[in-house]
Amino acid sequence: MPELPEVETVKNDLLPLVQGRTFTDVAFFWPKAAQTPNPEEFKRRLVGRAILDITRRGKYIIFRLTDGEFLLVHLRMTGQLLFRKGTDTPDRYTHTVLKLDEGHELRFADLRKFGALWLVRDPEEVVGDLGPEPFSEEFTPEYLANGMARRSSPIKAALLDQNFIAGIGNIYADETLFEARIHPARKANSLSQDETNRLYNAIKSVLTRGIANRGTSLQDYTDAFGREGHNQEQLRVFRRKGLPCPNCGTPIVRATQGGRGTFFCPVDQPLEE
DNA sequence: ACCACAACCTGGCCGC
DNA sequence: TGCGGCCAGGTTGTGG
Repeated sequence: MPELPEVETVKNDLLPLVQGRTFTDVAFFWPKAAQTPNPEEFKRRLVGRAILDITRRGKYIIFRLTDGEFLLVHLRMTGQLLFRKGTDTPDRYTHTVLKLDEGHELRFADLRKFGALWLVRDPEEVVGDLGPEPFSEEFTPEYLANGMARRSSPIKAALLDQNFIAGIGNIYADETLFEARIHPARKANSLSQDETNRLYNAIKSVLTRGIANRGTSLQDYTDAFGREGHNQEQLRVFRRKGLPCPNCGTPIVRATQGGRGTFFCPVDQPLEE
């Protein structure tokens, strides 16, 4: 699923529901989902701990627990973190159940089983290398310009590099580049000052819109209640091959870049440098 | 330091 | 209906 806006939505939904609640049990039906430690130790250290706070870092959800423990969750491609009552009907593809007090539970459902959980005493072990949050003070036009100037890779690869900027994935990369009118294959270090400024503004506005629309549901993404977001109705180019560009009407093109499907308008996002 | 690409998984869709 | 091939919001490791 989930890029920054989707993870932010799940985090915001969960916070008031689980803050103060205590974990009473854990069950891993797909043991590999426990990235660290192993399922046995995971259970021993998690049960009895209460949730103090939830934050988001990049595409990770971070639960701050009592006794100095932190639970981290990454949904990867198809993960869902659902807040349910134990008596609610089962959710397909649930491979981890985190039981909470008063019969509540967090269900981690994940068709492709790429998602993972960590239980650590220092979240930096997991998220320490991530680049700045797009909405942090650290993320300035200067930071973006300097980082781009040092990269010869395609601009889209730079946007997807989590150690450069945290939280942008394939959907929002394509949407950002369309909004900034920049071809995804342009070399990062070839951008003009004006293009870098457009890119900076586009990153923020595209992500802001994604959050306001509660995320993009194309296949598997849902919020913590199993509900879909609305941002898929607002997409300009992503998965819109052959459909008219909302700006000029030219059919949207699909290319492959870095093994990822990449959508853009060949007229509004020219490659000439 | 930079690609490209495979691997990790499962299911949906399209064409033959 | 069946089967093969391609596609999929991510990340990591390998090899050139």
